[in-house]
Amino acid sequence: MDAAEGSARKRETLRKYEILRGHGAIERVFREGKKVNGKLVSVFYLPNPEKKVAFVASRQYRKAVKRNRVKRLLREIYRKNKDLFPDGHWILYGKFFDPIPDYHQLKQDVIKTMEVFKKAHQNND
RNA sequence: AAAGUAAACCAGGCGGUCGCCUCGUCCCGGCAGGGGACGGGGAGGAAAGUCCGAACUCCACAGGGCGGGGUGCUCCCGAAAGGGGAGUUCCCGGUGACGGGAAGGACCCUGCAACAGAAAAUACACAGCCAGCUUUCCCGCGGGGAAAGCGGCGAAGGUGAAAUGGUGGGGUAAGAGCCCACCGGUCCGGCGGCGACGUCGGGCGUCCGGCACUCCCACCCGGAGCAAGGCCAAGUAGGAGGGGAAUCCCGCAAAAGCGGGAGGGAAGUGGCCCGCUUCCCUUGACCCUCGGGUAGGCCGCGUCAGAUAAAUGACCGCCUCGUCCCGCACCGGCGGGAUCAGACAGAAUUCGGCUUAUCGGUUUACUUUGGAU
RNA sequence: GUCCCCAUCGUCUAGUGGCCUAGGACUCAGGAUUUUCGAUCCUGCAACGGGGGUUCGACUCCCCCUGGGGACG
Repeated sequence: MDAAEGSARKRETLRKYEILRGHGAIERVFREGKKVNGKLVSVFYLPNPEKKVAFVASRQYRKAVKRNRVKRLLREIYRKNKDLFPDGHWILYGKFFDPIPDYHQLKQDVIKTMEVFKKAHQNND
């Protein structure tokens, strides 16, 4: 099921330098990036030669534990499905949902959202 | 056994696959915040709220006075704390184990007491009771009765949160600690206790109420806070507006100027004053506000977490712990099935506390009720 | 992260221990006026964020929660 399964066993790592960081860089993706809404997540994309990603959880999760949970799930999904994402700056935004969705629900939604994104992207080109 | 009270402790475990942060050693390297191997470490009892206290950093030192704030029964522990432990007196809740609260003072000064009530702090007036004396009136005439005044009386006047102590008795014209007993209060002494205080005996009829962010007393507190503070890189502007003095004297010198003193001004000591420090007084010093730029890195963050959109995770399987259901026994219990770790919750300078949130479990001590012996 | 503020009818607010059964303005509802609407007048509905404590008595004072908002290098 996972995207990496078929290809030659590439290691599914996600190192510190693959994380998008800095207030300015993230603000720019939010402001200038393309946005696609899913049911549980929103995806922001800004073209860039390097490939970096940030994970954000809605502030409507009032407790830090719940925001961490959502971000960890998103990180895991990204790590196992890096091939879905072309180069550029990405933000995966976990929308508020009660109760917190589990891993499989979130993964389905991310994959679906990326399909929508790819279609729109091709049409725009 | 059931229900409960208090204290202490725990906060699932094992395995598999894929991953994250950090430290040490070694290896590869195009030298980069790189890659790899092995080994060590990697969330909590509350990490939370930010309610106290400290370490640490900056304000030159943290000095004096006024103001302001905090705390307030006793003893011990503690660096300190609105902290902890053990106790004292009183109040409230509970059948009980126990739990929750309150407690510095009244000499003076500052203030408060709505409504009700005669009166809310000051000694009476008001209302009222009364043997006696004076005057007036009435009469069945006995000095009987009534009214006013003089005088005696003090808490008995439906209030109120609170009224100069309460209950009972004696006493009197009427009454009242006026007298007596008990209780309360206060003073003295003995005994117990380090002490708050307790207890026993005796004296005193009981002298001037209560409350406090604001009165008084004792003790404590300089201010800010790791976005403190220090370093590096990058980068714009050398901007606009405002505050504020723009003095004397002495010495050296030909003069420019230099030095010293007085005075004044600005800023800091984040409440004010003094004191102290720095600077300025013919140069554009110092300070404030606005505008513009950068929103990056390192240290702080060593002593076994140390990030910066922020690591300690994700998925799967099994096991017990629980929870629910069914059947048999119905006192403990036994068997089967289902569900499947399920509470509160995630370090950001670090400690000591407090408070708040919390599925449950274990141990010890104790309480109430029921059963058996 | 650290340090601070605020919470009263649907909205904006007054209230600094008792006169509060919480006042005012706008809104809303009903009535009067008007041929009708508007304007005007009259009447009415409607609130102290939650829980404890101090006090004879808390919107007010003190704690603890809850929900908003602000400042910083």
